[in-house]
Amino acid sequence: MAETRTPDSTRRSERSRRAIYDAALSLVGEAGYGRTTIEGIAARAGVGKQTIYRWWPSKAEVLLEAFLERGGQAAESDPALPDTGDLEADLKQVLRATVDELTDPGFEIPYRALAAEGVINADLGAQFVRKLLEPGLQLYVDRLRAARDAGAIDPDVDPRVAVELLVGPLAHRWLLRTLPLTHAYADSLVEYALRGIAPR
Amino acid sequence: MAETRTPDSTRRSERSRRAIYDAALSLVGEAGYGRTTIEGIAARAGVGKQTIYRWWPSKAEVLLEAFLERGGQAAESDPALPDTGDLEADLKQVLRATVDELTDPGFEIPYRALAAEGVINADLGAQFVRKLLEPGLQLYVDRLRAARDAGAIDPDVDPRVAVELLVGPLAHRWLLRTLPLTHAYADSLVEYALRGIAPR
Amino acid sequence: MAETRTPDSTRRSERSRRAIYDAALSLVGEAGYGRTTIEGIAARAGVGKQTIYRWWPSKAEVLLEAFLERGGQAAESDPALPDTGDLEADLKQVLRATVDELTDPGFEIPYRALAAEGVINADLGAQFVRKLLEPGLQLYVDRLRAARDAGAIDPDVDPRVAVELLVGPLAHRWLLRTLPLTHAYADSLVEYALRGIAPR
Amino acid sequence: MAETRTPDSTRRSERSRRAIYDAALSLVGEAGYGRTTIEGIAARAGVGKQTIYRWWPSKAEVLLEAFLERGGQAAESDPALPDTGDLEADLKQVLRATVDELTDPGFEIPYRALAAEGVINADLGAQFVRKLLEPGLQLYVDRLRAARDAGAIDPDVDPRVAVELLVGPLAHRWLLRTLPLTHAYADSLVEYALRGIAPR
DNA sequence: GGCTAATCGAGACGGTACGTCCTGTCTTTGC
DNA sequence: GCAAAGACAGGACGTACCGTCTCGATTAGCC
Repeated sequence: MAETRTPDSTRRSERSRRAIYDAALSLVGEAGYGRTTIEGIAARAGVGKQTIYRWWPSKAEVLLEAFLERGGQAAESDPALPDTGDLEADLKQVLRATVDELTDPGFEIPYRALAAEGVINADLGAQFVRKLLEPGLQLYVDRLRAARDAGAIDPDVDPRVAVELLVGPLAHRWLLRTLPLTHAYADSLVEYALRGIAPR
Repeated sequence: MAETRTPDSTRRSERSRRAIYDAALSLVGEAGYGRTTIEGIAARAGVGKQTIYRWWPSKAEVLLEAFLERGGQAAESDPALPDTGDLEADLKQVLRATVDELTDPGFEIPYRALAAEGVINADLGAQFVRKLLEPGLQLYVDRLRAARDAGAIDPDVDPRVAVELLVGPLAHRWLLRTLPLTHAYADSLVEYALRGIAPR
Repeated sequence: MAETRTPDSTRRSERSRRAIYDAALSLVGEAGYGRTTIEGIAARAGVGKQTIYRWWPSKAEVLLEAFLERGGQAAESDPALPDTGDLEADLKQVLRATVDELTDPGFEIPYRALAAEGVINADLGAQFVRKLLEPGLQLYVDRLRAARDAGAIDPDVDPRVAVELLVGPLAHRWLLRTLPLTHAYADSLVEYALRGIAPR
Repeated sequence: MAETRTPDSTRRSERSRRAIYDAALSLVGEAGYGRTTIEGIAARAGVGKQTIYRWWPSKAEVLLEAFLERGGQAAESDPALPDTGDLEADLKQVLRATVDELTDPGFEIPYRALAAEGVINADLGAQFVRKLLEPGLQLYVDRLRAARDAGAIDPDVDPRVAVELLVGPLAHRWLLRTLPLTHAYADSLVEYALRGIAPR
């Protein structure tokens, strides 16, 4: 049986790890995902190619980890959606913030690169969803469950499906660029969705 | 001024064009988009590489046209959504059919490849939307407008946004593989969406 | 039996023929033999590629004919070596003229191209020798035979070999660029050669 | 400033170097210089194309080095012309040996290829002369200088020019294939040349 | 002076090779 | 034993030409 060479992570160079993340994110931002190469990342990071191949299985995973490392703080800094008691206002605020984030250049390009890779590559896609997407969606689920318990929405509605009513159309516009992604659109989605899941 | 070499399309070989479509679709299905190469397509089609580079600017556009050529008939064969008078039943039927199509292997891989490329490449994405996606969405818009005129839905609702309430969550599940894409899910979407846009 | 398609030379376009010669010679002069292409010749001559392929079997033969057409006049204009009675003076004059010709840019590049091609390709080499080289050498042979009849050189000497004593070293320096090709060198060759073949 | 990529020659693969020489020589011998390709050499040598492009600037230089590596031993094995005291006999023996070598198939094709390339390409020609031709010619020069010191030839004669009287005509016949290259011709050349440079 | 057949300019075609870029592996040298 | 460096076998890239082929549009030579 082929023994997978497992490098000793205690001796890993922290300096190189960070340099690789920086190089990967900046290169993807400058040249796009397709034109970003392992060799290019290694060169910009001042690192041997083998150091990348030793610790990551693919270009996509380097980028995913780089993104988690950089974007992770933002997600962790605000661990819950606001709960002012006004569900509609709360959701509009958060959905508008999501719109702003998705249209923020610097965030958009690598995020698109990861999403696109995940569309094709099921493995990477699963990681993308689990590590990047789900934590954010879970906040919505929690907020909606609270709203259901408070009688603000139909108790028969699956909160998870309700979340998708909100973010699905948003993601659709963003990923496929069908129509402009605006605050007004975010507001409309909240209104229609809340009517759709209101108590009968 | 740089004169763009424009080949004479009247002398184009129909035989080669079709062979390239076949080769491209079969290779993407067998090996995936990333492992499909222009060289491979040319070899399988029995065609010189230059014949591909002469007529298409990229691998993605070859695949897009191949898909349009092959998938086009299906779209044209059924130029309108059913209108039995029962909006909910009609939408459920069509959304279920969409679920079936999206989970049909053979359709799924090249369609994912195109969608992913369009997520990154705005140009290709625009073509993907215009040529492949919009014609289908327009059918929904037409059906919903008819329903609105018949008083079945709120006259203040933009039918286009209503369509996105239906297909957005569906696309989200399919693209990101968050949760299983089932007929039951399609039915739920129709129910919530119709409640969301019902006359007040 | 495969019938060789023999085009009808009575219908041949004289205009194209000349344009091809001009284009071939100028391109070889500008870019060198290796970088001169059939396609380039056709483009510069304003001629279809097939018109070249119809009348010539190879790039080398186009150039050979072009050279014959252009350089031919010079050869024909002076059909005999001078015979002032002073063999040494006559040979020195002619050999000096040959040196001048060989170092004339415009003549040199295509002539080198043809010679080099003839070194590798025996067929083309034979044509090069027969059509371009031999007519000139024959003049030397004639002059030396006259000298032998006049008792100026050893009657046992083969005039043809004597010619090679003169032009061989000259060609050697020119082809391989071992040392500078000067009038003084030409004079030395004549002196040594004449001593070598003098009557005993 | 453009930094020329200089590979580290201490890490060069000796195995690949030799395999490339073998492949280059055998392919030139089999298919001729024009039909020998870098790709073909790489394939036969079991080597990546880049390994050839990394170490040599052109096909001609690969062949030149291959020739030096293989033919070098022969040249080094016999570092001086024979000196039996009989100049004429010594020269005839060596010139006959040269005739034999030039007509040896296996030697002839790559040597012609190099010579022809050198005729067109001045750079390569200079290397060809310096590395392959001159060492051999120098042996002649040494032997003739010794003969001059011994009073066997005219002290005013430049030994270098004398050498060219011998090898120039030989090279002429070989390169241009004007007439057969025989031992008898070699003998004639020695006789005429020695008479031409004899002491007065 | 029309008819007709071959040549013409043009350029698409199936191919081959080019020289470059990158992949993922391996080896060397230094820390 | 990880790291930087980079040579290696391999393979795809996109380009340039090859020699063949198929198109109308001349254009010459015979009726």
